[in-house]
Amino acid sequence: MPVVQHSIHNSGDIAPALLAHYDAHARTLPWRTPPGQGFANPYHVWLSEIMLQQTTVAAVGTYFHTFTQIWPDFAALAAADDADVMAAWAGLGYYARARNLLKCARVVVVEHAGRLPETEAELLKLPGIGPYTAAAIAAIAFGQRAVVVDANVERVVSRLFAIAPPLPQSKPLIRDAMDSITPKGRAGDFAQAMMDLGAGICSVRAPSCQLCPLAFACDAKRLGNPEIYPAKTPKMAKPQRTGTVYWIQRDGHVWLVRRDNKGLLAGMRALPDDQWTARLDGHKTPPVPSKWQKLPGQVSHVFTHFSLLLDIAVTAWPAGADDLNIGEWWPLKSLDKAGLPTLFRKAAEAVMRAGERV
DNA sequence: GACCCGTGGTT
DNA sequence: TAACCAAGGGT
Repeated sequence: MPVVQHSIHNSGDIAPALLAHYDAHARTLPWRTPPGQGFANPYHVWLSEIMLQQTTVAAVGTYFHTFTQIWPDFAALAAADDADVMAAWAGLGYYARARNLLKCARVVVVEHAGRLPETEAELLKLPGIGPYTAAAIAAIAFGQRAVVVDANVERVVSRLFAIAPPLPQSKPLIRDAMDSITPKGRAGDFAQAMMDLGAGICSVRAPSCQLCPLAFACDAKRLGNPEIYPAKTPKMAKPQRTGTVYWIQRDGHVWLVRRDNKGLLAGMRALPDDQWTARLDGHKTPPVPSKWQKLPGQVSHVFTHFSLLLDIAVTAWPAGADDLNIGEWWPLKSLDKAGLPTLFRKAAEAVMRAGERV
């Protein structure tokens, strides 16, 4: 028995109505097979699901294309250089996903003969695959019945059943309700149909109930206030931090370092900094003594849990002088290939703009 | 369970 | 514009 009692209409009516709508209106996406044409390539399903974690379809598009061109299968990706993969991921965010992507590909090749396991429980053991992704891959790539719950499903289901408690408290209720409406057959299409519905019709602020194939069964619509679901517990305000990055230039090259493998922007190529963090401002001490010049203005950047105002200090390193400690001279002409996270790319652009005015 | 982890689009 | 949000996972 579902925990949530649905009123008036039978929960069994929901899946057929949604699947019929999906057959006619499914989005065409690079990693998706049209409804009724078999299952999609598991490598494509897995890669897209990792990229889509907390990331919009539009942002993923070009990255998915690039990755499948360079690394067309698990074997190719498992054999890739870590630095190449991290650089290819640069700009997409949540860089732990890229490290886990590589780990996962190598586990699949070494321990599973280059093929993904097909059960939710086995998938869940792999790096970077959590409850959502395990269920999504099992259903979409392998046709298994799995209860797939992402942010779209949370919104659609909380409205269908008018689930009042706020997230994340309501997660178990929502999962049980999703379980109660997930069909035995076509669980993958059903999951994707729910996500399409959430991404389009059942939108966050102004749901288009007139177009919704589930309006007949929706408690929130019946109550007249679908937009209030799901309620959420308020989030803490982001702290504002300040920090500095240091631009050391010599003979058409800039000095880049590699960040620690833990914490913010872990493992990514970067400009040297004054050790600002989410909790503390930078100490404004340059990495090496030199004649530093501060660029006018600041670069602003917003991370998940704090905002940063960044100063940029510039110096020219004498030709012929000793190299710096740990890092590499990177040619300015190919700076776009360095795989810099967006924050450092913004800083580099600010330096270039300042240089044009000189 | 709380906290950490990016980025770009939308309103 | 500031706030909210997205096919969440790891620790």
